[in-house]
Amino acid sequence: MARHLITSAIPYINGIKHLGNLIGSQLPADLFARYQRARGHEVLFLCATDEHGTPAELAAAKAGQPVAQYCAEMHELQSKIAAGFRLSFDHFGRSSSAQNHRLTQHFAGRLAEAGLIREVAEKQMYSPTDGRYLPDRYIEGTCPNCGFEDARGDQCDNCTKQLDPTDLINPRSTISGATDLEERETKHLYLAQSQMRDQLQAWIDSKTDWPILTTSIAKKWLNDGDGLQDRGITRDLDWGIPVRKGTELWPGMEDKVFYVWFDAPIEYIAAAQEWQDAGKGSDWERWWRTDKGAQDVTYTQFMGKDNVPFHTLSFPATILGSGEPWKLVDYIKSFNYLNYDGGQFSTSRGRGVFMDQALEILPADYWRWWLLSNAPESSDAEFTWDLFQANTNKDLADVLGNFVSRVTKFCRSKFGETVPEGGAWGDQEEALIKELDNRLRAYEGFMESMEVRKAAAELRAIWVAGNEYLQSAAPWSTFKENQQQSGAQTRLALNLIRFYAVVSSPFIPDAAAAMMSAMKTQDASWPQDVKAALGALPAGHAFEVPEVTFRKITDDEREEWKMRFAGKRD
RNA sequence: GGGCCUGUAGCUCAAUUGGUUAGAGCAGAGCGCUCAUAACGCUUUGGUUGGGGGUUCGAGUCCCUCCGGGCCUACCA
Repeated sequence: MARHLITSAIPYINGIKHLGNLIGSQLPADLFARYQRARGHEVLFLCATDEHGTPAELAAAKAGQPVAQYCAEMHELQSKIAAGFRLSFDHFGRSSSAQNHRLTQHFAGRLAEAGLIREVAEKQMYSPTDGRYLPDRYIEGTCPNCGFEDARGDQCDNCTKQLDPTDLINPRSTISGATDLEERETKHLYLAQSQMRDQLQAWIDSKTDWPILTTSIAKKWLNDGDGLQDRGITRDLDWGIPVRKGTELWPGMEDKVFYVWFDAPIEYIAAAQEWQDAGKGSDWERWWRTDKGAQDVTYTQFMGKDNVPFHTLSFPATILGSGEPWKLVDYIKSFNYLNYDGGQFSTSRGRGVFMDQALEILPADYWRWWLLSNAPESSDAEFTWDLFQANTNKDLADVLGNFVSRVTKFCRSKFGETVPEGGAWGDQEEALIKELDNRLRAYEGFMESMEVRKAAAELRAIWVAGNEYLQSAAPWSTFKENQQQSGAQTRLALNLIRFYAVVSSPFIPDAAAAMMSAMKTQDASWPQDVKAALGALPAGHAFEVPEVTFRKITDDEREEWKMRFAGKRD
């Protein structure tokens, strides 16, 4: 039995995520976790909310709440929505946890001892009115290059010139509009990633089987310009993990906190501690310390392409730099973006479908199936309502749902609600078994290598094979002259429903559970031997005709949703 | 500006790393079936692989160039 540690990029606390965020990391991670569990492997699947930083503080202020309370409430909300999508996290943690505080401070201490932290004095814009230092993007002013009046502190949106906030003419705070900004000198800690460049380069170069999206982004950062740059890991904020050198105060850094890019990935480790402390498991180090049992763990990370630099460089630098035997990631599966109907999903403009809204209009399985079978693996992908309706109606309602329906209803009308007896398998049945065996092995291969779209296509072909079999065997015809044979065919078809439930469960867990329940079986064992698996429900076994497994999406609904999600949320 | 990814049938995607006649699903057309959610099955139409040039016995695949789409470029995560 193999052991799989699986993490999904941790979503930012600031609001409800859209479908693009979901398919970018959490959903494919869940698919992989469910598959590995179904194969009987030991899995620890972790995720969390990323709670620190300026956006969280501002969102809390806007909501009129203390930031800690805001984060606690948003965490609960995100947790609830994740459960609605059946994301099977073993633990959904928080980067603000006490465990992460200790661990982040511990790593900083170790890195300092290793000589990988240096102090840098730099100038930052401070807003007395807001009572805070302002990140570049929260400062606007007139572009010195083109005269555009709403240029941001990091870049002018009009002429695209890279800017420094101090370049702006008449700079102002985008939070309060205050113009009394002043430049202050402040000291920050930098992680000396540049010292680890060769080590990181060698590590990345050894990962020849990673998605090209992952390695190309990493290599660009390693080799661009002067090579890998050191990164600031502290900020002048209130909300965050206080800077400490291990458990000791850090002279000169008393009022500062670590920056989210430093503490967020460490939460992957802390989440395992939280998992144990919550009473869900034990011996968390067995998953994370190669000196304490994690040497045989396979660690896989899932993320959108925007997160690749931190997972390929910054976090590995943190782990390697600590000099301690922490588990390094074995495989990074990254995704492109999902667009919405010709443009991008937009949180600020309410364009596109958000996770809470999606669950209001349809069950999770519809979204899971469509998103996964159209995952943006090789390039950005696009969500349109026409495609969504056409694909889900065809795949889920017609091919799979109707199969369940036609088989169970036929059996009920001819043999009653028990698996019929008699008859024997012939050539058609052998051919079906052979095809299913071939396709199942291909499906397993795609799932192992996380080729999500190909896995979905293979699964669909497995469903189609059932319909082809029914058409050629035609138990409704054989019933007229040979009821024994019709019984054998129907018995096989009923067993296909259980078979489909088992192999489909990573994609559509609720429908799979409903199919298992209808077949009144608990036997969810993975079909090692297809022939044996299709005999799991013996003659005489009772079942019931289920409710419609997947109803169709109507044209009226499609048009209504098109309008509703075009922009301006609520 | 620099870099990366991408362009294949009306739509969404494949193509074993240069090897026969470029394949699937959807949509369209025809036929069949009648167990089923007007569902299912079979057959079938459809491509100058964005344009042009080159290397090669052979190019969707490699090189050059032009055109289109997207992303990154380090303080939004």
